[in-house]
Amino acid sequence: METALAEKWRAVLASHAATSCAIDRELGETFGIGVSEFELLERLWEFEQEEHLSGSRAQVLSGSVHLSQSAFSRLVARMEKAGLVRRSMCEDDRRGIFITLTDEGRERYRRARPVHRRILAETLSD
Amino acid sequence: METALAEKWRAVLASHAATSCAIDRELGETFGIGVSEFELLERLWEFEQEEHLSGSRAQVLSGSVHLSQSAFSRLVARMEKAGLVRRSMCEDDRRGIFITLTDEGRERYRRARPVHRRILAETLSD
DNA sequence: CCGCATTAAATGCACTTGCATCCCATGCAC
DNA sequence: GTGCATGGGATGCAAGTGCATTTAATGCGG
Repeated sequence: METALAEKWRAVLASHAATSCAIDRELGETFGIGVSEFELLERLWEFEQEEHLSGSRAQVLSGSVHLSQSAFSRLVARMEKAGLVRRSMCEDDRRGIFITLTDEGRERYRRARPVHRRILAETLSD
Repeated sequence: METALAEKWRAVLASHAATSCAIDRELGETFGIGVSEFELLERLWEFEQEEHLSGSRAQVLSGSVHLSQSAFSRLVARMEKAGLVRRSMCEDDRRGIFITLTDEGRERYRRARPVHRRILAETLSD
């Protein structure tokens, strides 16, 4: 049925619009971060927990935030300027960079997370 | 369960990114329209079928494409310049405008629709 | 009729995004 | 080593977006 897929797509559009808008608004004014920033903080935090790495390759993270390479590069630059992450060269391949959470970034994530989850509960359940 | 909602949100983010990216790319290079343009064409076409109106109030449509009021205003302006829709003043309230499909807009929708549905089938099923 | 809050849409502005390109490091062929 | 294709990120630029503001029409109380 072609209608079923179209319905599904509209539902995705609606959820995405409502939720990302709410996240941008609330996390924006309370913590100064948006959807992409929060997603990156979360990935970094998860990698930190799971793998105890000293950092994560930019390329790997890039795929997990659904952003173009250039947008991702700027996102990291913004967040570094905001003191949330740190960029460091990776020694084995000096073209690549490692990205690590700063204490401030970890703390910001810790505080933003419950708000984020509350918004999900409010806008994603229906 | 808080994890379930987070998972759902990630799924929405992923579907949205993959699908809207594919639509923008293909409909963009073949028909010169993006996700928002297609959605507006579709709404206008549907209203045309259902209600035989001479047009639709901007405000009503605005809600159905998940765009801010300003973005919507510019979307309509772009599409009017591209010859896909026409803006006309509405007589009973001269602040509002009616938006109607042009023949070209109807034709563009007719041709873009199967491509759009094919993309949905490819990226939204998994 | 007059002022004034309200509403519809347009516009100035800052910011984010994607595409194309550029820069630098790598590594493979010779 | 030299040359050259490849790959990782950064950057110039044009386009789209949201917020705040503006412009214009409405309508209500006096």
